[in-house]
Parts: sequence; structure tokens; C-alpha cells
Amino acid sequence: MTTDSFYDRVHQVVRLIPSGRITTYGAIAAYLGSKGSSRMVGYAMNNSFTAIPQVPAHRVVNRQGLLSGKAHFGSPTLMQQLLENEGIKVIDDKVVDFKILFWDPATELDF
DNA sequence: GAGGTGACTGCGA
DNA sequence: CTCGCAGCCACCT
Repeated sequence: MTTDSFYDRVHQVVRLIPSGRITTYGAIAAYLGSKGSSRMVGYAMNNSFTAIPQVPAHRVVNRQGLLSGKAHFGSPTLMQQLLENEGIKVIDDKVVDFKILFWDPATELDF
């Protein structure tokens, strides 16, 4: 099953992100219990494309609301396209009203 | 078994 | 204000 991996933990949390919302690596890391392991979240995303079902990684941005992972999509603009498709406005590779669209698993899931 | 990597974050100068 | 450095932890070779 291999679902015991830290990867799948992140994948599942990201999949729980509602459409039109976004979250941060630190929020996911903190939700998993390790706030300092924000890098692990990004590292997990590296497998997100191979994960099934695929993970809406475009809904995950850095602490600044910047599309830090856009470079890992098929195209550097693909991530922005997907976000705009969700109704999220992106300017200069940055999410508008990021703090308003911010979806914190630790708060929304209230765990 | 050990080393290197990484889609981040926070703090210091 | 902008730039740089160190910490963090799991996965991969």
C-alpha cells in the first residue's frame, strides 16, 4: 500500500483543499505535527504528480502566496492557469488575497 | 549503512 | 528594504 509514507500524508491533506482555496507548505507541515519540516511538504509534492489520484499541487503555495512550485509543473504558467481556473487571481506569480483564500487544515479540519 | 537532496521558513546583518 | 545563512526531516541513490 505504501500509504504509510509521509508523502501520502501531504497528498491527502492537499486533496482536502476545497476548490478556489489554497494553503501553504508550513500549514501542512504544522498540521502533520512538524512545523519545521516545511521542506518535507514540498519534497512530497515532488511525488504528487505520480500519486493517485493526482494532487492539486497548484493549490499549495509558499508562505508569501507565491507560486514557488510553478517551475515543477509542465509549464511555468500552468500553475497560474489552474489557479485562475479555480477562480483565484494570480498576479506576478503571486496569489491575490492570499490570506483570504488561505485554507488552514489545522483550522478547517479543526484537529 | 551513509550521504545528498529539496516545490520552505524564520531570523540576522 | 534586500540579501544570506542555518535549521528542519523524510525519501532517494
